[in-house]
Amino acid sequence: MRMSREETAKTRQRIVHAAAAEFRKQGIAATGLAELMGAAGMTHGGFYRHFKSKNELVAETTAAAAERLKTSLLSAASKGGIKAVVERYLSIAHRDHPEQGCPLAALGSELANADKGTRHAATCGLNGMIDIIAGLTGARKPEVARERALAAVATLVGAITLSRVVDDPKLSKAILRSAEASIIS
Amino acid sequence: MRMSREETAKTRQRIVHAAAAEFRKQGIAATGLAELMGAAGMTHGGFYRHFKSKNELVAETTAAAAERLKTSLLSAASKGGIKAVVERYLSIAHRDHPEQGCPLAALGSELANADKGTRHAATCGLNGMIDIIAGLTGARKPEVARERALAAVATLVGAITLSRVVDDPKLSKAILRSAEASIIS
DNA sequence: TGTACATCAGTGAACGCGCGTTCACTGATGTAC
DNA sequence: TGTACATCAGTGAACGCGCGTTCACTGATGTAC
Repeated sequence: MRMSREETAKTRQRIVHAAAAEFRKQGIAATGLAELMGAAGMTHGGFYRHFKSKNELVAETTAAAAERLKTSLLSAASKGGIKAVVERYLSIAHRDHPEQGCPLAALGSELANADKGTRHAATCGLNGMIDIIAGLTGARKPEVARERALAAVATLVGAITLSRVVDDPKLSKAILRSAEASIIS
Repeated sequence: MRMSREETAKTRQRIVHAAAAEFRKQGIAATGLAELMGAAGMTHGGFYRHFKSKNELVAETTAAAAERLKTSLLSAASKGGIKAVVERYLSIAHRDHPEQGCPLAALGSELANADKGTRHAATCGLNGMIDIIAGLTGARKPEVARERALAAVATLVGAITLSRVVDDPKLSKAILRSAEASIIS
């Protein structure tokens, strides 16, 4: 049964939102469309009324997740500057909830093999993160700020990724704390 | 036709070697056993004479790749200390050849969702890297050396991962160079 | 050392399964008069 | 504003395909006497 334009737009949003969570939780390749549509409260057949392909959804999802992350980091920045941003990013909560967190950390190695559109969305998201952090470094020269921000983002993404891989809780925490100290100092 | 014990052992090694390359190049989920056995010069049916399951191979492959990386880093360390290690790890060659490189960078987000054995192998590999780098920091106190090494490894893994995700070659290079500067300084 | 037999590495067909995608169908929504 | 028709969001069955895994078969290797 046909839905109103408003309903249709909401449904699309629901699919992107569910996909953003499922992909970050389990990985892109490991998440099937049927499972994903189920999480959005529908059957799988309706998927292609909203997206041309799974790849198109992946790209859109990556962009949406990156946008959400930016918002979260900006809110932390306004409250407590770079310290708050780094602490939020390297928090245990972020480590334990990839489904709500940074797509670069949750999907990094899969994004490296993704298609053009997805890699472009990821690049834009990364540039957003870099700009936010560069603005908080306190460096006078913008080149220096950018250089520091690039290294900081690499450390942030690497630390969360590794803290999720490791099967030793102490090591996992130590990675986060050391990364935090190295960026903030 | 039955093979000699020596041949059998060689075949097993060939499978692990081929898998180590294919997994790092394309991802674990994206690499099928038939494809992988083809790369090792066999048909897929013989796989289960050597491994209980794909997961078992993944764990063994992760351990083998981590061991190879350690050897490579130790050789760089003996020639040029921490500077050489970081430069080799953050080289364009490493970025462009994941199939021969660090499994943590090539498979990071997939390893976070992997089974117990694989995560344990990854953790052991990571501990190896940490020990190598901690020994090169030049810090007097071992806690300080370890703390620095943890942050450095996060930066290394994050930088290579991001440099592979990004679709902008200039940004990709800038990530590697900034990470390098931040660790070596 | 030679022979007879058990073992088992590798082949290639087959298993059930879930994947991404397509399609006929439905009925409510949007549109044209 | 009311009516008739076209549109299309969502359902659920079906498509071909490749996945991980199993299996009967082969013939050379390893073993026991």
